[in-house]
Amino acid sequence: MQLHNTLTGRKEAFLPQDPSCVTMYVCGPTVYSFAHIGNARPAVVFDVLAKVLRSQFDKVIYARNITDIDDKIGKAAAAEGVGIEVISQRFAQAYHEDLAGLGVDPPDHEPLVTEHVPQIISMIERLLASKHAYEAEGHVLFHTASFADYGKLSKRDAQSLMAGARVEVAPYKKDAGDFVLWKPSGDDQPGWDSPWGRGRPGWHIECSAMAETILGDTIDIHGGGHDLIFPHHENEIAQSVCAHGGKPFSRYWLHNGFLNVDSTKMSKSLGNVLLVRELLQQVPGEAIRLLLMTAHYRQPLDWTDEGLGEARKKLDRLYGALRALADVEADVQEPVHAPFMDSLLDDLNTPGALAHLFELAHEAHRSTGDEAERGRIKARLLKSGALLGLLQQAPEDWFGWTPPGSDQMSEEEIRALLAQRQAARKNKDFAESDRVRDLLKSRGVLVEDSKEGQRWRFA
RNA sequence: GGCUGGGUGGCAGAGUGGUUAUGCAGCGGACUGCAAAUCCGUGUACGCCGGUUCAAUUCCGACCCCAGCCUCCA
Repeated sequence: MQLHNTLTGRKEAFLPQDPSCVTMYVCGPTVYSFAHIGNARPAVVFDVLAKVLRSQFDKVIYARNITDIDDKIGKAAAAEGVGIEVISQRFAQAYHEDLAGLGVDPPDHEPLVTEHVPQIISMIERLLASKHAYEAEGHVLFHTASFADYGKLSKRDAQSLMAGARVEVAPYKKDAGDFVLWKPSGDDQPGWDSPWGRGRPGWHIECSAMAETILGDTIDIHGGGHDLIFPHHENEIAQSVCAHGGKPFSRYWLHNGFLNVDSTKMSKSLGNVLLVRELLQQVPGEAIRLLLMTAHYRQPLDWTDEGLGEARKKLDRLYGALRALADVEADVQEPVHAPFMDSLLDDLNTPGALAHLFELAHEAHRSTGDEAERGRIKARLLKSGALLGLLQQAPEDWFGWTPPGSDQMSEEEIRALLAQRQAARKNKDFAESDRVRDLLKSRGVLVEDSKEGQRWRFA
C-alpha cells in the first residue's frame, strides 16, 4: 500500500513497524457545538483508511480523541450556567449520532482529555526534567529552540518562525515560538491540581499524551486536517519526541484537504456553516458520504447543492445495478474488485476506485443469462462498496428514502396506486395509466416499468 | 513575504511520456403504448511560453492565475 507522507512530501510504501498490527491516531473534535460538514471529511476519510487497512493487516488499532476541555467549551458552559461536562457530553453524543448517520464506524479507542490529565501531567514533568520545557508565571511552556527538528513537518525554518511571529508575544515566553503545555485556571475555570498549581492542559499536549497512553511511543499513522500541520502536529512531534528520548512519534503523517462551501471557506460570519445533522434531514447520509469521497482526500473539496444532487444520482446508478442483480446470490468466494482495490491501495484514491465501481455497475447491466457471472459481479459490488462504507443497504430502502418527518406518500398508498395503474395498463387504458403515473410524480414518486413489473422510487 | 498544493472536455473529478478515466448534463439510435431505467453510438480536454524527446496534458524551467497554512479552526 502506498500512502502520501506529509513528513517527506512523497508517496511511500506503507510498512507498519509491527507487520501484524497497525496503529493510527487521528485528531478528533473539540465538542463545543454540532459537527459541520468540514468536520465530517476527516472522519470519513480516516474511516475509509481504517477499513482498507483492516482488509490488509491482521490488526489495526485506531484511536480518535475527543477534546472535552477547552476554553470554547468553558465559554459555552458559562453562557448556559452549566458545568463543562454538560456541554461536552451533549455535543460528543451529537457527534456520534452524526457520524453514525454517515456510516462512520466508531474507532477502537476514543479517549477523553479529562480522563488523561494524570498522563498529561506526567508527560509535562518529563519534558521539564529533560529541559525541553520551563515554568513561568504558573504556566509551563515548551521551549521550541530545544528541539532541533522543530519545523520539519510543516517545512518551516525554526529560526524564522520564532523571529517572525507576528502575534503579540506573552511576556513570560523565552521565545516567541514557545507554546503552552499547562496554563493556570482561575477559580471560575475548570482545573486540576498539578505540581504547578491548579490549571488545565494546553491543547497540543493532550494528543501527545493520549497517543502515548493508548498506542505507545511510536505510532504508524497520524491523521488530521491539513490545517493542523502547523502548529498542532508540529508541536505534537516536539512534545512526543522529546518526552521519548528522541524516538520518532509518527512514521506516516496523513492530512486531508479542506472543504469549501460554494468556493468559499465556511465561517460563522458568512453564515454558510453546514451542519451534518441538518444535511441528514435533507438527503440520505450515504450521499453525503459519497460526495466526501468524490475528490481525492488530499485535494480541496467544494461542497455545492449540485454536487450533492450528483452524489445521489451516482448512488441511484450503483443501487440500480444491485437491484438488477436482485435475483442472484452474491458469490461469497469472489474477492473485492481488483482494479478498485488497486486504486484504494494507491494513496486511497477514492475517485479512481469509484470509477471502477461504475464499470462494475455497467457490467452488471450487460451481463444477462450467466448466473454465475452475475453472482460474482454482485459480490464484487457489495464487497468493494463495503470498503468505502457504501451499498450496504437494500436497494429498495435506498430508493424508498424520504426525509424524516416529510409528508411523502406511504408505501401502502403507492402500492394501491400502482395496482390501479397496472390494471389500467392491462386494459390498454393508457390515459388512465398515465394519469396515475403523473399523480404519483406530482407527489415525488417516479415509476418505471421493468420486465419484472413496476418499480418506484422517490425523486 | 515564507511554506504547501493546484490550474484537465458544459460541470464534477481521476490519471498517464505514445492507446477509453469515471459520473452528471447534451446529442443520435435501440427498447417502451408513451415514458423511465438500461443498452449502443457520440465530444479533436489537459493555464501560458520555452526546453528535453521520435513523441508531452504527463518530465524540466520561466510566467500568469487560484486555494490553504504562517493566529483558534477538520
